[in-house]
Amino acid sequence: MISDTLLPMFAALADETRWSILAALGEGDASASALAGRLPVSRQAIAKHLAVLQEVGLVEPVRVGREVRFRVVGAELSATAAKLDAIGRDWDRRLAAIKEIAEGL
Amino acid sequence: MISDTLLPMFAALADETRWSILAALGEGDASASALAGRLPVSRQAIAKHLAVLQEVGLVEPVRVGREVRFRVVGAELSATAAKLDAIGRDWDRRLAAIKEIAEGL
DNA sequence: ATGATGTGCAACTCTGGAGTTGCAGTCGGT
DNA sequence: ACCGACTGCAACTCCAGAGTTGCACATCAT
Repeated sequence: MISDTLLPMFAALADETRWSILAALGEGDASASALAGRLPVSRQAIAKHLAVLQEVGLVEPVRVGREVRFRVVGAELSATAAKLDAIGRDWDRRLAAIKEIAEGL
Repeated sequence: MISDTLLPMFAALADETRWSILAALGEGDASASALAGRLPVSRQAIAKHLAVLQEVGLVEPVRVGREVRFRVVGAELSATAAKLDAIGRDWDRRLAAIKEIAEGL
């Protein structure tokens, strides 16, 4: 029964356009309109992506006057990484245990 | 420009049924038919999911007589975790650097 | 040899989500 | 006050993928 924060996180990360947005934001905060200038998609599409990213905590809105700039946040990504690593190690640990039994240790 | 192995990996992980399969396999190797007995989906659906999981290296087929059992593999998951953590730390490092400049250090 | 079980392939339906356009509202600058 | 730029909401199209059914093939046991 997988943590229910993981699934939306992976869904958010399973889109190339969103990675483009994250990459762009990685070089500096930007608004949806600014991003629409750099990427080959409409502003509204980007706004939707930003909403998805914000929902899972990968991005954070910062009001600057009348525009809304977004900033990437690494915390959730690192937290997700920790969970993934734990699961992966868990699987391999089971395999190692079985292997030891099979080898008569 | 995100690594092109990450996107398929996240796509694979962004499905609840596949996590159910992975969880089931986490308790022991099993064939598609065996999994179809435990999960509320057809064998063919499970076979497709297993193909996706195998494609990204999360699962490994093992022929046992006429049946094909699948085994979970943690290596790719841990490798993905490492990449995610690196990216997350990179983002936060940039933020920390900006903050230091803003504080005049 | 034959029936039963397990696998593989193909065609089909259907829903979610990515992207679009259009319009209304809001705020800053001159 | 007015104009331009930025945001937000809604309705629409379109396609990838999750799931199904049906059938053909392979393999083990009796």
